[in-house]
Amino acid sequence: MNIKNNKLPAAFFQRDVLIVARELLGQTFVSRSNGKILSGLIVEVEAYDGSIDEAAHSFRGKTPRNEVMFEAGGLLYVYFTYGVHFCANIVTGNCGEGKAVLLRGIEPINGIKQMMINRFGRTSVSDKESKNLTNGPGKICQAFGINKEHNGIDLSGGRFFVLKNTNIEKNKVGISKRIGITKSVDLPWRFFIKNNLYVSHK
DNA sequence: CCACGGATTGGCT
DNA sequence: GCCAATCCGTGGA
Repeated sequence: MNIKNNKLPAAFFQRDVLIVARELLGQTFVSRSNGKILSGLIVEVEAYDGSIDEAAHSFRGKTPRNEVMFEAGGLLYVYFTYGVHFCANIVTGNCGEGKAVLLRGIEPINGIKQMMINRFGRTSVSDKESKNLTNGPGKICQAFGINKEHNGIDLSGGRFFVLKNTNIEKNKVGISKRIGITKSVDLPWRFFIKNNLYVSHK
């Protein structure tokens, strides 16, 4: 893993949210804390676009909660939901747009033992628990230790970042409606790697 | 000021 | 498959 040469720059994220969402599939999401690396392949994402999408937090304009979504692309937007879980997004596009990509599924690569501790409090887990490490937005945040302190953090820094890894072939990419929303439900803005074990909903 | 409900998860039926 | 958990941002009164 060559962090210096392969880190995706802000320019990658400062493009159309649907393009960024699609191209994030196959790239590596990384947390580096006290020299410890947690990483995984991005296998499922959803796009949110406040200009036309009622399901986006940014649809009704800037508020204290969603202001990070309106920054220029390349930041992490983290929010708390259902009184229980955090969800992590990558902000895309230009300043003022309010567009972001939700991370929904990650295939663990490095730091799997630590992810098991973060999720289950132990390093011995069942096969079912192993698949349940990072196959959902709340699970990703728990496994990677992402919380509200990380809202607005810059992915060009050293704490969280995305490495260029694999370009997924078009015929390996699935597209569907998004999960768990009640507005703008028909937009086909969910992208995932077909048949990957860490996609949240089959 | 207050009531509502949510970009979820896990446990139980 | 159904539903409780549990916080808090947001919008309407």
